[in-house]
Amino acid sequence: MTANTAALLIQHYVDNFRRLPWRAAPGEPAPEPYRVWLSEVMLQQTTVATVRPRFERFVERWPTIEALAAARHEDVLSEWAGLGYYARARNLIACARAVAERGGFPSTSVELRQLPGIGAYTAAAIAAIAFGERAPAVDTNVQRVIARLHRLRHAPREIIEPLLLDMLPAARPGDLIQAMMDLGATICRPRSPSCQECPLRSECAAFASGAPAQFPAPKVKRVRPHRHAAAYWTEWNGQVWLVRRPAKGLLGGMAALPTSEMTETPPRNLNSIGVVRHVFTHFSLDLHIIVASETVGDGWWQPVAGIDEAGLPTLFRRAAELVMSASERRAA
DNA sequence: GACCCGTGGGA
DNA sequence: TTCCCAAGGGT
Repeated sequence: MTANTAALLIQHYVDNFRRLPWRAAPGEPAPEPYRVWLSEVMLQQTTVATVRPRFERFVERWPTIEALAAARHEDVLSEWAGLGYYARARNLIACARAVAERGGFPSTSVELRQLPGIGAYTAAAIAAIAFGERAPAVDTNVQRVIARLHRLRHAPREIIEPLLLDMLPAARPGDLIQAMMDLGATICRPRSPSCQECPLRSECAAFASGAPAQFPAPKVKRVRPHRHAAAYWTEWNGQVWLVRRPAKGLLGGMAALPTSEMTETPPRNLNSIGVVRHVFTHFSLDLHIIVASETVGDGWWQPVAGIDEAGLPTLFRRAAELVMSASERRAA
């Protein structure tokens, strides 16, 4: 069953090939490890539509691992601004410097796994796609597709990996993995999969069950608390005071407006000019924007006209937009 | 294993 | 509007 399933999947991949900036078509030489690595890190929990333009800008600015390794920390974080999960950017720099130091990427999943920001999935994906190793790269797409093929409600990686390994061909195993991720993204979707279009329909136990979307079982969701904080906008001579956040934690290492401590209840007696409501992974935040006359903490003056170059994460970019639209209204 | 860590888009 | 969730990794 598995050999036939793999053949059907590869055929569908070839017939419906989507060209992406980091991908080689079947038959073409494997893409450079640098591009595979960078795209895989960017794609962690992030959609292809979001990543594509950001990937292009990134490789244009830093075409090689050596160039990236030599880049300034702040420049890389600034280029990453808006992509989220900023620990990825911090680990990206550490990884680039380690790889440049050793003279290139290691070629096995075991060695790749040792590098910062490269976990089990990413190590296997790079090894399979860039180096042709039969490494079972299990992401949520692969997990879902295989869980459905085998009608598994519970599908931990220890179960999925050997099932995927059985399907991986010796030649270009990366194509099979990318084929399965494409299938998961376009046909074997989490909700309302379009089984009538699926080349694996006749091989799929979940389809045969009549309720394919029930496999695997949905993740349990947790309640998301709501919090409040204040952010301070201090403007002088056409410039605004920015700070760099602590290296770890929320928005770690990123440029930002100075902020108060977070609280569970709204701040009282605050003369805020507006509120930015923002949703993070594990809590939502009301950021109350306060125009202040004195600077807070260590930082620098950023020209307001050049605020886009500051590399603000989305929360603070929205705060800046709020202030500027408010001042435009006052001027009008 | 639990928790932390962003953001944007689709249904 | 609300909810889901996307090529996960670190601690």
